[in-house]
Amino acid sequence: MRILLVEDDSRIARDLMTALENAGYVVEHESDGEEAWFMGDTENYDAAILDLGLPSMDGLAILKRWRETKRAFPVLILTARGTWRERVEGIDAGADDYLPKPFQMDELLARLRAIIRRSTGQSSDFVEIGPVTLDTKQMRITVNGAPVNLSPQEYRLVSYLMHHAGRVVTQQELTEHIYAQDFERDSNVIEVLVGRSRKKLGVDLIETRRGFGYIIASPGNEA
Amino acid sequence: MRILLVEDDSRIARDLMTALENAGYVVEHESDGEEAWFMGDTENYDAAILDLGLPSMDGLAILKRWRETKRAFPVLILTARGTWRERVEGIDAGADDYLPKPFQMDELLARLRAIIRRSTGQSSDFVEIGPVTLDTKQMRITVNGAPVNLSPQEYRLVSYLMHHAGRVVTQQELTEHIYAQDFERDSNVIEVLVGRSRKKLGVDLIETRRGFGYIIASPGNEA
DNA sequence: CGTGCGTTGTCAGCGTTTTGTCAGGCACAA
DNA sequence: TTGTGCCTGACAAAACGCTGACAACGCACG
Repeated sequence: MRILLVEDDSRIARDLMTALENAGYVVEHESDGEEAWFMGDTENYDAAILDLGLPSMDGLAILKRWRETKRAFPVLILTARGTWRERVEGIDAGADDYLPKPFQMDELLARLRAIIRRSTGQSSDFVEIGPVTLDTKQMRITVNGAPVNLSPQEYRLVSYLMHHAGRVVTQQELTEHIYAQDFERDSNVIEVLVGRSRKKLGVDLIETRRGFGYIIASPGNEA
Repeated sequence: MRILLVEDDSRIARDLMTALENAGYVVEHESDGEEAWFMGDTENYDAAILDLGLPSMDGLAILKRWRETKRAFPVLILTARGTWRERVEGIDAGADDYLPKPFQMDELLARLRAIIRRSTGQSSDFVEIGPVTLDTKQMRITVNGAPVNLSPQEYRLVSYLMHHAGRVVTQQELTEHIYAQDFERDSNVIEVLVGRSRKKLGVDLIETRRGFGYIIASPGNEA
């Protein structure tokens, strides 16, 4: 899970990053508002933690602009000024939850889990691509109806690619989503994983885009 | 099965907890409304029993906020003021059933069973999977008609898995539903429990998905 | 008031699977 | 041809889940 943390107080930010990383998230930190907006607008996160009262751009403004451009990841708002007014404004601007400072780290983690669950909870149970079916309930992949015995990492990899079929996915992106803490960059785990998955699947599903990453053709777009 | 009990009258709460625990449920009790909402929002329960007329936050408000945030566990409303109006309001707010005080404990247990049954998609008090039958009323499991002598914890485990047949259930999820909130995470109790249950059942019912959890194949999905 | 039995969680040991690394080789593009 | 990126097989370490033994505990029964 990849989280965008927008917080200008460097002490709080450091503590939060530590706690979040310990909890298994991949965290990216931004202290500048304009920069934060750009990151949220262009990158893919599973959630954002947003401090109100930033320099250069107001937190609420960032949130509004994200929502205007249809960025849908859940946002948890954080602020020292825990007034009723702000709470309403935050929710109106499209926040998913609200946490006044000071807060307990456990509560933050719990609320973060809650908003992520809500946002991903209603995904469909199956993804079908050609003869390959991903059953998220059974956590199983079948080819022509026959179950394939993938290891956890292989399953995560194929699952991620299938969920993002029709789009090139970089090795870096895969690494970020498959591994919790940041992982040694110069390693060929992904290549190995792809190889093993391909062999087990026995079908041409994962295509290599030399120099860019991997792609699974989406059902409509043969590519 | 893990139940959230929201009740401020400590005498009633105590009696209820005793009865519920005797009936095999894991019960967590909250008397404060705000706190109760938070627990229901962040933890996973199989059902909640909710007293209306609490201090600090109205029971109906709690329920509404749960439903707004997509929390779907069944809720049984409990109130002394058994008016027609309140009943309607409760149902509108997303309650699954309604029980006026004073009530018979047996009736409460029956209604609780009913709403849990409905929520897990079962239509009777029995869950049958192959030769194994779960009788939720008698709290018994039979294999080919012969009763199996499971301990309380083993029963909870198998029962939970059977209620969620066809889905992979993680060890963490099992822990959360079989034990109350505060339980050491780093332990292999679940593995031990699974082992003991398997031995007593003597049938291949519980399948291990290494790295993910356990699954019982649902009647339709042969796997 | 003991006593014995069933239950429960912990633990250490074991076999198996998984996983990351590495080196060598291949393929593709310049 | 050359360089870069990707693939592959082998290997060792780590992770994972299963099991039997054991001690603590509660509880019913004598």
